[in-house]
Formats: sequence, structure tokens, C-alpha cells
Amino acid sequence: MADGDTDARVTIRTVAADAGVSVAAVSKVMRNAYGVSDALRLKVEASIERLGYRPSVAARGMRGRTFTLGVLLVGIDNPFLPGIYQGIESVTESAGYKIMVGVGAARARTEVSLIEQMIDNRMDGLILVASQISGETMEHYARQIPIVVVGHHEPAAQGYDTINNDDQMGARLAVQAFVDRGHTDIAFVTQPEQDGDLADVAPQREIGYRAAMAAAGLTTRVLSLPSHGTPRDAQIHQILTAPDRPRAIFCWSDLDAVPLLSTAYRLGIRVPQDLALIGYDNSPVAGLSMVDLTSIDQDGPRLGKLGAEALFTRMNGRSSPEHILIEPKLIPRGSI
Amino acid sequence: MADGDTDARVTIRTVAADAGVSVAAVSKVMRNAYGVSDALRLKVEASIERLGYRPSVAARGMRGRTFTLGVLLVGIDNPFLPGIYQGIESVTESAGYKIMVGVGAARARTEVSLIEQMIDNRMDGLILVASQISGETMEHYARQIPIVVVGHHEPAAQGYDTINNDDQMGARLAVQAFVDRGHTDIAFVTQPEQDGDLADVAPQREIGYRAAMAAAGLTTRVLSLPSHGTPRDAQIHQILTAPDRPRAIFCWSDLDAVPLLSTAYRLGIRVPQDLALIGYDNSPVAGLSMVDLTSIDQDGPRLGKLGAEALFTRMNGRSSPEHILIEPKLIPRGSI
DNA sequence: TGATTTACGTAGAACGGTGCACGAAACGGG
DNA sequence: CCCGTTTCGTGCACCGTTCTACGTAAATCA
Repeated sequence: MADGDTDARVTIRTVAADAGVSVAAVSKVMRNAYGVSDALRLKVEASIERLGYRPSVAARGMRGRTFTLGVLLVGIDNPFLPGIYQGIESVTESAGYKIMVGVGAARARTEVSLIEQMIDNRMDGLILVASQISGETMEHYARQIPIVVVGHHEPAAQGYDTINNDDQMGARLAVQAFVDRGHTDIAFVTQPEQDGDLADVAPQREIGYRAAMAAAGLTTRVLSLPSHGTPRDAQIHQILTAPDRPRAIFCWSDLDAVPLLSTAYRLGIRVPQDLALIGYDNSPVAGLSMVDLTSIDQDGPRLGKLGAEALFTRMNGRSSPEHILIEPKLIPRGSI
Repeated sequence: MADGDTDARVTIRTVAADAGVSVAAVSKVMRNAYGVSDALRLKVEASIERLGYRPSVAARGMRGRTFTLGVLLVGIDNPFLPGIYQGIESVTESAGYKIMVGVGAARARTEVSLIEQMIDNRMDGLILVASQISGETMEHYARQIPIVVVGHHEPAAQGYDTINNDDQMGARLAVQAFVDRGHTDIAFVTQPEQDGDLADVAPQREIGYRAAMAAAGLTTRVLSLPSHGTPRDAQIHQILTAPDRPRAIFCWSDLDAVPLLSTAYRLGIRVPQDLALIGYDNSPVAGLSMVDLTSIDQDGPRLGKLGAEALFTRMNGRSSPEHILIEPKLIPRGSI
């Protein structure tokens, strides 16, 4: 805590005057640049300490780096974000970088505006988590600032990197788990793709589901939960009360799998006897004993860590794209 | 989307040159300041549109306002934050302000550093949600930037505003609900206060609990979940397997009430027959049919909305502090 | 019609930093 | 002892805005 109660901002000039050196000298000490003697450094550091000086990120950003990274999250209530964030933070903290978060609310408009906001704040790099933005738009911004995308597939992207779990494999793991338990009537519940965008995780999981079902010689059945129109709860209710309700459901995300389970419970549908269920993301709720939902874990902390590391190498000049895929894992619980 | 593929940044000078006017004129148009003819405005706006110009927040911050607010959140996995955030956003969005979020990880050190980061980024105001920072430190920063605190009691604060639900009343509602159902053995489960700080919500709820118990002529019993040492799960396990396990528990937050319920379920303790439970925050999980946890709702969206509104009036010059308390509500469910 | 106001547009100095180019010592080799 | 290198520290031109002060032309008033 600064002991002074001075309201006037301490600037680099204040420090320079206090230490009896030039402004440039203080700047050099701050950036520990070349050409500073120990004597000078000590003097300046003493003044900085005494005055409680902090450089203005805004001013600094106009020429050099800000040592701030932007992280864009789809929302704030998505249970798989905390793990990723923590993974990112573990890397950036030790590197002395600060993080500012933008909350996208899953609307492309908002996300674009937040990306621009981050660029305008002169951040040094961006990590976009589960972004809804099109590959083309992304390339556009990637020319202005180093970008890494986590949780969105775009394997052909040139200007930025992508870090993902292998969603197709995750889907195969789920189908396989059902098949192993003798199921044949396995449906896939998903949210509809945004304007035909196969890059999102849900379509990827659907591809994996279809492939696995075909390999097992089973017929596919895809149920969609449109984001507009009837409320999500009603849609889920409809799926569960339909006369041809599937015996097993692989749900694209715990985000919908948990409400699905909750509704089943309310309807008196026994799980797993009447309905077997597998979700995706292995959210904390899935692990509660009264929920006990089998789910595919994609190791969020690892994704975040890899994302941050990729961003750093890119910020340090790498220009060839990097597209990493890690292996998901099935966490078996009582719902199958 | 800008159609050009120019990597060079479009600055105010580019626009000025393109429109054939001075830099100051463009600035005036941007801020719709006084002394701009329609002809000039049109010319400039056309250029802005054509070039896809966006002012640099960083540069702008060096003299005027940035139209950016900082929101500091305790964590990212806390279920009562989304509501508050949404409430804040509903106000700021229509006012044309952008939001940048800082994630504090419930560590005072990190929070302070994020506040400084936000000041250094020249944000126009700050909303701190459930911050752990001491009142004294807060006053210090409040002299540098308008601050509103949500979810932390400091009714005597001079330099900043606080917005809260009435945590003492919330606790009374919980105790009353138990008493109405004939309970007498009612314990309060809480996390220990950080360095004797009574300003936090948990101690406030404890005060309310003690008062309500005294009013009902019952003896209090407070069980603490220390954040260090044994893991949270083990502590909960211990409380539930103790020979003198309470018949009813009022838990300071759903954050702990849900795991409590989960462990009870695993141990075969029947709820509410063997154990009645009330949480706080009415998190989405509490409403799931297999959880069905009674909880105190504090109307997060309203807290957020009031917080943002208070911040705006403060940014517009109000200097007298404002301390708002709203009424919480009990949401009865199957756990009592 | 001349004086005064009003409206518009422009220079140019901030703002708080960075980083290049340069000069002055100090150093060291021949 | 002279001259080329280093090593330090400084002056100054940026970065992209805002905003005050000012000049000029048009409009209003007497």
C-alpha cells in the first residue's frame, strides 16, 4: 500500500525528478533495458518504491507492450470455463502478464465488439474460448493481434492457433460405452449449428457420433434443441415424453445433459434402467452424488495451459499456425 | 466487417486525411461535440464508415474518458455471479459502455493488482463484486476512481457505494422457516471470516442467525469450514458423521450447501427427514429436481442493476456515499 | 453599413509513456 | 599517448487521442 494520500497521479516524471535522473532512465529501469548502471537502477528503484509508482498501461501501450492478455469467454455460467481459465492463468501469472476478461454472452456481435475493445486497449495477445466467430472474421483480427482459439475447430486456419480436445473421439468414446453395455437405440442430442458452421464443437461431436454409430452398424438419430422458439425446458420435456423416447442419449454438453437428467427424474424415468445418459465436459455438477452423470472430460486446465503457451510462442514471432488436439476421457458414473 | 485487408492501423489522422479535414474535426465528430456543421459531420462519418475507423481506447484514455467499466469478480465458478453480471450489463450496454472483467480468485493480493490494472487502463469506473479487500484499502483506491461494491458490507464507507441484500434478514428468514417446521436443533455452517473482517457476507449471515436464534429462545451452534488444512469434502464428511449431527443446517452459501447435500445423499442421510437444509444464493443447481435445495434468493440481477446505476450517478459527480440494502427471499424446496 | 455576435474549423499543446540517436566518459590495446 | 570501443545517461521525436485557444467567415443587430 502506498502510504501517501496524494490524489495526484504519480507519473514517470515525478519519479525522474525525485531520483534526479532523466525520464528515459526511469523508463529503462522499468523495462530493465540495456545500459543501466547498478547505481542508477538502485536510485530509481528507491524512488519508485517510495512514491508507489505504477506505469500507466494505457500510455505504455501506445508504443511498447502492455503485458496484458485478453481472454474472451462465451459466457460466465458455462461450467467448463473455470478449468480453462485456471489453466491459462497458471501460465500467464508466472510470466508476469495480467489478464482482462471479456464476456461474450455467446453472441457473435458482442464477441466482435469485445475483440475490438481488447485490440483498442492495446493488449499483447488474445485467447478466445469457445468463440462463435467465423473463421474469416478471425483471420481478419489475427492480422492485427496474436490470437489463440480454444474450443473451436478450424484446423486449416493460417493466422492463428487452435487448441481443442478431440471432440470426434469424445463422441466415439460415448457411443462405445453405450455399445459395450448392449445399447442399440442411441440418440444424439445437440444444439443446432450456428449458420452451418461445422467448426463448432457440437457439430464435431455429431460427426464423431455418426461415425461411431456407423462403425457399430447402428442407425443414427439426432435430436436438436433449437435455441429460439419454445424454451429449452419444454423441448427437453418433449423429447423425454415422446412415445419413441430413445433408450440411451449422448448429449453434446452437460449444459443440456443436467437439465435432461433433472427432467427425467421429475418424470419418474429411471436412470439408467429406462434411460442411459452421457454428457460432455464433466462439469462439477455431474460429479455430485445425486446427479452422478457419466460425462466426457476434456481436461480444461490442460487446454488453457496449452493455449497460453501457444500464445506466448506466437507473440515471440512464430508465424506458422499450430493446431493441437488432446485426448478426451470418459468418466463413468451411475447414469449408464 | 471492414472490407480492406490493410494491416496498418486506421488512426484519426487517416480519417482526417481521407475526409480532407483536420484531426480535431474528426475528434469533434466522434465525441459529437459542439461546433460541427452537418456537411462536415457527413463527410467525416462517410470516411469513418469507409475506413472502418475505431478510436484507440488507450490513446483516448490519456485525455478523456474510455467509456469502459471494470468489473472485478471473486471467481469465475461462483454460481451467484452470473446474475449480478447480467444485471450490470443490462444497464451499461444501453449506456454505450464496455465492460472488462477481472477475475480475483478470492485472493486479496490478486484483487488489488487487478484494481490497479484497471486504473492503469484508465477505466471510467469500477464495480467490485464480493471483493475481499479491506475497507481502508478500498477508500484509498476510491480516491482515484469511482467505485461501487456489490456483495460486501461497509455501511460506513465514505468514498464509495455499497449494494447488498440484507444478509442478516436472509439468515432470519432461514431460521424462521426451520422454527415454523418445529426445528430446535439448528446449526449454522460457515467459512471462517478472513482476518476478523465482519464486512463480508458470511459473518453478516452469522449475526442474523444468532439474532434469530436468540429471538426464538434457541441455542446457537456454529460450525466452521476452515479454508486451509483438510479438504472441504473431508470437513463436510466429518460434520455429517459426527454423533451430535444437527437436525437442521443453515449453510452460508449454496457453494457449500450443495456439496453438503451431496455428501448426505451418499451417506444415506434422508433429507429432510434426518437432516433439513437451507442454503444461500439460490444458485441454478439448487433448482434441479434431484437437488431440490431450499435457498435464500438475493436477486442478483437487481443487485447488479442497482450497482451499475449507482456507479453512473457517482461518475456524474455525486460524492455522498450511497448504501443500498434489498430484501432477500426464501425459495422453499424439498430440503426442508 | 459598420460593429458585434455566432458558428465553424484549425493549430498545437497536453497526456504518460517508449525507444532511437547521440554525446560524454571510462576503458583498453598498440 | 592517441584513438577506437564500450558503457551510460540524456534529449527528443513519436504513439493516437482530447481539448483549449484562436482565426475567420457568416449572420445579426443597431
